[in-house]
Amino acid sequence: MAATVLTSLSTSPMVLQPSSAPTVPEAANRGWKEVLSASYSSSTSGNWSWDASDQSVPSTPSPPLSNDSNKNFLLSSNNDDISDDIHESTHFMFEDPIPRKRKNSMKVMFKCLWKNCEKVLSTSSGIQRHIRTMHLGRNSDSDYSDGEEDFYYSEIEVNMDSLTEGLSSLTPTSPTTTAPPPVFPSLLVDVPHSEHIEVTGPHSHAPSLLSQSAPSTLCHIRTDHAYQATAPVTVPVVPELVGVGNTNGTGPLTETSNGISVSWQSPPVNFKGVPGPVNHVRPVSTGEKRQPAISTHTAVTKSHAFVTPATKATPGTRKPRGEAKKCRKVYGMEKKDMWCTACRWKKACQRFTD
DNA sequence: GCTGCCGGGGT
DNA sequence: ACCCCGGCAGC
Repeated sequence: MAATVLTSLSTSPMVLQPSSAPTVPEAANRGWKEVLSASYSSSTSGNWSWDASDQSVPSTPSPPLSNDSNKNFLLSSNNDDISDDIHESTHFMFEDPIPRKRKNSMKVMFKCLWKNCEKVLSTSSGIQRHIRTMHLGRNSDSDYSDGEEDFYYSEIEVNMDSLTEGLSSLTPTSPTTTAPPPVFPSLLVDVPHSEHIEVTGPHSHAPSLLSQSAPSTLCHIRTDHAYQATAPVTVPVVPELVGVGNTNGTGPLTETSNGISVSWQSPPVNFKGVPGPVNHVRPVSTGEKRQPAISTHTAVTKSHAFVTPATKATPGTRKPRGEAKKCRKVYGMEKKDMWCTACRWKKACQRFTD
């Protein structure tokens, strides 16, 4: 059984073998294979599982794999080194899938996901160079540090024999899949529900919360956004994503267009985010960068008609109370640390303005 | 009584 | 600037 699996693994995917494909000599492949075999034979099934808890830090797999090449894999910005980076990173990220050409006529292509760009190139370095030069307006040789460059492209698999439909070939057991072999079953399972990954779409919602930076099988979005790589998947981005134009009376749970229920009532400890009206100054979470061409917004803005207090102008000095529930009411005394600072200081609420 | 927040004080 | 709170007015 194990031998069968090993055999199928070692002969299957070429995974990410972008520009190096034509240049990697057979000897190198053989070396890979040996490494692979050794790795696989020495590993138990436990090594094959992908800890779901790591999804919160998608670009950094499990601790034992402490290697910067991991980072390079996702954030590599020096495309001249990408071959080495990927070579190295795939080595440990996928527990050494073989970067070897498949026997069948599957071919991995790289499709640019920028808006209105259908560019498809055969190498990742090529697509990165394309993105860099065409979309980012950079010279291909400019050196950017890790995590500062944006690449949005998908890795698509072209079957020369018969074009498989959609993601149907993503099943872990499918022998026709390229890229990460059933090493990450959970990832593969995740693929369908990260619907933002579209092979055919001109753009995708790549930096979605669900985006798993780890490569999926048929295609994966490769980005460098710090927030994507480090966002704890849930809260900090949520207020913005959800576009909570009105939190008054809507309750803590909001549903995105993806059908994802999110709660901005469970922010991190130091949460200073403001799920309040759009005119409020939104504190930018650390590392948050905006993706240029891909909109992550879901227009859930509800215009809230506050009654203008003009008709009710009190003769006194105080303006009449707003109708909006303030932090005190919304969160309650027990969650005082979730109040906006103004409320905490007994000032006019900044989050739920009138 | 609860709530929102002004005004003022402390650091 | 940040933080706290007494006290007042609206509800």
